[in-house]
Amino acid sequence: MTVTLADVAARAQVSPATVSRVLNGNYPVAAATRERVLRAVDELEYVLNGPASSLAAATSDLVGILVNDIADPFFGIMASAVQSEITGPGGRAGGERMAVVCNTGGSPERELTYLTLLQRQRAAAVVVTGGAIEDATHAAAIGGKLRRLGEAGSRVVLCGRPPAEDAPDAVALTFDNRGGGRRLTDHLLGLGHRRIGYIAGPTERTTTRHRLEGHQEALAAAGVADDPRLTLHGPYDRRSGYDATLELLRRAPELTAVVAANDTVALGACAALRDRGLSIPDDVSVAGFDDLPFSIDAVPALTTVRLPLYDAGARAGRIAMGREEEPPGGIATVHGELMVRGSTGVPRGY
Amino acid sequence: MTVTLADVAARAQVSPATVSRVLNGNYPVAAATRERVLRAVDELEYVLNGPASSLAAATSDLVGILVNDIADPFFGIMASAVQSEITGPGGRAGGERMAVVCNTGGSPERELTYLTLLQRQRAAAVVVTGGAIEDATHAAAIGGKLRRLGEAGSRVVLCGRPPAEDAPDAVALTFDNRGGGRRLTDHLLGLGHRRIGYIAGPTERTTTRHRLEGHQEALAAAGVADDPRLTLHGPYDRRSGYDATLELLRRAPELTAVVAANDTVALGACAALRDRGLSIPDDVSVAGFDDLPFSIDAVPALTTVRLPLYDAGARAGRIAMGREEEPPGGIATVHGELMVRGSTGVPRGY
DNA sequence: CCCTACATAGCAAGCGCTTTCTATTGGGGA
DNA sequence: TCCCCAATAGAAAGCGCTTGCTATGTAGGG
Repeated sequence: MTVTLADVAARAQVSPATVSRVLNGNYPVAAATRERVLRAVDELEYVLNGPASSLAAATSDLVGILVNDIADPFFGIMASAVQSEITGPGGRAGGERMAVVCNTGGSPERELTYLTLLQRQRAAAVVVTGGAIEDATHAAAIGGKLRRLGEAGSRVVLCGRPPAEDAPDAVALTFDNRGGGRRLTDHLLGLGHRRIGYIAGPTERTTTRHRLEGHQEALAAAGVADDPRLTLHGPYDRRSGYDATLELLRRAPELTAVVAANDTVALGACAALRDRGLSIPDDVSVAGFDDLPFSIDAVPALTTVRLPLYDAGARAGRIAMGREEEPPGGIATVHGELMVRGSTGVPRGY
Repeated sequence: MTVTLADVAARAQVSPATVSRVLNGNYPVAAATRERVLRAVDELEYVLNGPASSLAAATSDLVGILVNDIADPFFGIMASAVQSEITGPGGRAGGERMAVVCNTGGSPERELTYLTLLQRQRAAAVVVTGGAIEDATHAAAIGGKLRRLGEAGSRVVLCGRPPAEDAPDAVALTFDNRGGGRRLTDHLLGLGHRRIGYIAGPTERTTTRHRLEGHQEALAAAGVADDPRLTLHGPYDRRSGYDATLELLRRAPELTAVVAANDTVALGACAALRDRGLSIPDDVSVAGFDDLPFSIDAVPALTTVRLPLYDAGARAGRIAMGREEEPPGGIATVHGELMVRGSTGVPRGY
């Protein structure tokens, strides 16, 4: 039936042990013998049985990357960066680690399921990207799972998520969402805007809350009253930005700026404004967050906060592989950079 | 040390066999016994050993999804669709299959490596998305690998890639890139354009070639000479579109339209035209391909060919799971739809 | 009241690999 | 020349789980 190590051994006239050692390359094997084994492997088209290998060696090559939405470049970029650091020379049996991306859809249940699956597979490492749900029960469940993963020997790295209370040994690369939000709104205030709409992300998410808090912080610091009717919540998608903008316009026709939870939402906002015949930024300024690749191609180009997604992901990947030292205390903050572009300007008549 | 099945069995006062059967739920176990086992599992925080389980059962829950670039929504959308069909009830040991996304970066070597890794893991299915390299050696190597995967019991589905010669049993959902390219250029020709620049994707890729052939087909059908100086190749990214457009403008300042290999490239083209002070579509029309989400937000909105990426991915996923019948002959063609929007118009002075 | 049949549970043989420990070499140094 | 050591190969004991087959008990049917 399927070719096993034993078949290769028989063909090469050596013991299974020797074949294993040739394949894993961590034990001296005479050149001639190795040669013979390799030839047999080739001739028989032998492929190692992963499960058997992992079972016997009690380790695995798997590295899991959890993302909220794989179709969103925000996560795609980070995942791609993590993966680029994971894959490559090093690792057992063939010299390749396998980075696998798991799409949770933002659901804590799915997140938990995938973490369990990775635990089952005795994953070498797990990188969890993106904001977390703030619900206490879920947070505890996920934190506990992360802790157990760590205890079982998997390296756990959070990328773009605050540290998990229940998993103290997980490394966390946190995005400074609050600071970014603060700077963005400061910029708008500096231009003279006073009536600013805010389209937040879904409630109960750390990312949403922190960005919003930064916004509110800026308003407070400038002594501008925070009208709660100017803040709307919705998913991180274009439609949410579109609908929310129309609603904001209805609630406060006098507003001069709209800040969106992220660039995708901001694009929706721009579309709504255009459809209403309003000019950006002359009538209304718009700002986003993340600086995804397409943001610079919006017309006018989007003012936003650039998050070094690729770099952060790459760093998370290196830490997960033990190739970079953990930050002190296991926590590092990644800062965003305000990118002022054409979509924000001085309010009309200012 | 780590908790094993035997520990659970001891605690629940049953045999390991019974525990296994409770966990897999495919053998009658008395309700009271099941209860007791489940309690023990909980109390001991037992987690199944995946490798051991896969080894003993000679199957695995893993489904691999290969993508060229995970940071590109083109692939992200397909991957997300595949995954949504894969995950869910059904499957062994816990009722969840694990869909993992592997990022090949478009490199045939990495593609091969991942396929081998999936073969090692005895993956239940493999979905390969996106165009293939046309190099004969690589194509044969990958085709052979796919064939062997199929022979080893993995279901193989290609999504957005032409059938592999060497893997006749792989199901292929092919995109009608040629037809789409044809319709797109037909549209431009219909508007009156005669000097049309074409920014193609990387050479040696099926997607690139087919889209380009469609373009040339349209030109030929309309009796328009195909000036080779008006076709440029480059990667599927924004920068390529930007640079190529500047080059096209240099080579043929009189051109009235630019067709890009995909939407991302088209966005780059738009940026270059804007930077040159040219108006879209009055001075130059621009068209893309794929209809990625951001295309509608370009200003003016991008004329493009919509590919039903999500639907195709979902279908591939269902076929991979054996939940949908294979298309006759194992091959189905997925057609694109021409989306005429603001970025194309009648050439100036026509 | 005995026998058959069904419903449960256990036994034990692997699944294919890794790795510890042991055996066999072939040389150099004494 | 002999002994000891380094270098290399093999034997065999698992790794933790699944599953075919067997054993036990119980409930009817005759």
